[in-house]
Amino acid sequence: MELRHLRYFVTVAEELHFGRAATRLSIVQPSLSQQIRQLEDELGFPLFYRTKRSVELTDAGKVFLTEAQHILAQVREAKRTAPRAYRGEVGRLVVGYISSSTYDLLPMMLRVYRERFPDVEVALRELTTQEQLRALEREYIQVGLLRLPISAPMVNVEVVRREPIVCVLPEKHPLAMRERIAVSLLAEEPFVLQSSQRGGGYYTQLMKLCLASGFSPNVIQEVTEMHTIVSLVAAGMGVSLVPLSARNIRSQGVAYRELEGTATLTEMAVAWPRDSRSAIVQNFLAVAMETATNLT
Amino acid sequence: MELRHLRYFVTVAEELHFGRAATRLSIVQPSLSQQIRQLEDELGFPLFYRTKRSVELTDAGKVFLTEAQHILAQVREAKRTAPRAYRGEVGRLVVGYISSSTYDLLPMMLRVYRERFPDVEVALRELTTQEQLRALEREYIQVGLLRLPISAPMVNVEVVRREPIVCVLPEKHPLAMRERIAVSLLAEEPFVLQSSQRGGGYYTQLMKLCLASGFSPNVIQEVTEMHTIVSLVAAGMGVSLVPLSARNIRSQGVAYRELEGTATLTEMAVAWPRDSRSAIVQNFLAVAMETATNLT
DNA sequence: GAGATTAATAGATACAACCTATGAGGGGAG
DNA sequence: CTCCCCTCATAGGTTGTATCTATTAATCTC
Repeated sequence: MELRHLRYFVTVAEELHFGRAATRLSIVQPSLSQQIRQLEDELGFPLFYRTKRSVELTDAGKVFLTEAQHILAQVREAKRTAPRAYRGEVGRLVVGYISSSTYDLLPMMLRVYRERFPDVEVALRELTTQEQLRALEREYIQVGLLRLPISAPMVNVEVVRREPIVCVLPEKHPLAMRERIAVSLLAEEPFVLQSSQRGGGYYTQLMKLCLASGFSPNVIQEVTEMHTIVSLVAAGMGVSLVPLSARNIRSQGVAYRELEGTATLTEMAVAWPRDSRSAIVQNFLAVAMETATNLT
Repeated sequence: MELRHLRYFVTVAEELHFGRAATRLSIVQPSLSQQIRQLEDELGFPLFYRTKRSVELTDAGKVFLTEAQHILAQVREAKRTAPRAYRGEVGRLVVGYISSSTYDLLPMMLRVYRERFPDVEVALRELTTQEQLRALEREYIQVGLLRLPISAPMVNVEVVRREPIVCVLPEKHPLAMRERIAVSLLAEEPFVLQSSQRGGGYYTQLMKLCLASGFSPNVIQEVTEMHTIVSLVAAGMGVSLVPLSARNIRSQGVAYRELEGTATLTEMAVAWPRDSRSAIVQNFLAVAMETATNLT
């Protein structure tokens, strides 16, 4: 059985006339008769009652007609949606993201993306930067929103936000009186930091920053979420170094202060597999870049 | 595009290997490559990323794969259900029936039929005998349960119940004391009958019965439903002549009495279009006959 | 670098879809 | 009743194309 048989059958069923149906199909009547006969032979029962002058659907023919129409409709549908999939307009996109992107970056990107590509099913996975790199490699996610620096040769990145690292400390803390804080002043302070196992390059970056000022931070608590850091700082447990955008976390009793000297920057980036030829990913990246430029 | 293309595509997508896929399809690899290429040309975009050593689905290919699998599944489904339709096991059956068949005949038939043919959608239409004849002709219904006699050359009938006509009268009525009643005794009684417009042969049959006893019934009320007749008789409005099975209508204050002399019989029958080649109808008729014989 | 593996290309072949010509049955007009 | 037209089926030839065989090109492995 081929689609040709179904197309022919449906046309004959609509016309109830082999001659007219053949004309509509741009073939001659005997060819049509032959093909219908072939279909009936394969199915094992007649689809039409034929007299020498008229054609009528059998009961089984009526049932098969609705089936055939369904199938042909689905073929048309497939032919229509497949090119849209090729253009990245339909399909599924799994996005990995770090929690600190949820304050503005991720929502902004998603809002535009979903508006522009409403037929792409977007799935979200909250993952650390390191986890995202593994996930990209294993194709658990197709694109990631993470914090640089990373080292992963099979992953391309594009920076979408560049921001200074600032000090967050309790409002009542003596150092909070200063407008800018030298890193070296934090040498004796208790630190609340993101877990070294989870964070990757960012954790290392902070370590280097402290070591450059001659000390290794006294980490008294490791946590997994940025807003937990801020909460603990608000509770007076210690101080921390966080990206400027953490200021979006409005918490009573904390102060954010710039660091003295040349600002140390931290970068958030979109990442995707280097060999990705996915139009869906390309479309998302385009939206991400656009969002990034609109931000600055 | 033909189903062949879809079958080939799905196989390649499953194997991700042209050679193995070709083997599974019992063709040679170049033929397969050519057909896939043809499909891609028609769709306007590649379904696979090919290197010289490996094959991988594109994003659009993945979308098209699920579509193709759907289509092929539906084809299999059609091939499976169509023969069942041919055997009358799936489809739709519209049954016409007179209200007096609802007491036992219709439910008994339907119970067996639905049990035996659960995938046939049964629709019911309550219609008078005359309406059923028109409906059969116009194919509004495929089979009817009606009361004989009828005159309709294009309709076949088979009797499913034969029962005597009895007199129904108020319990307190003087004639109710008799065990059997001569029709002639009813000459002066007020009659409650089914509407002459609605009833066909049955109405005529009653007229003949009365005329044979030398009178024309004094019809004081025409109604449409058998149980309304019984209710009105119970209320003392008059008497009537009804099929014996009307006794199933349990109503306070009425008595049923046989008629004197040779019992006049009334017949209920299944009716179907003479030229019906519908397996569904044939199956229903078989069940109806079976039910009929079990009744006697 | 040689051999094995895999997909594409080229050309030949065979099958089947399609064509033309014709037949058979049936209905309607005269 | 006869004739003609309409409709679908059959027969046989033609053409298109799916398939085959043979080969090439590229890549991986040993």
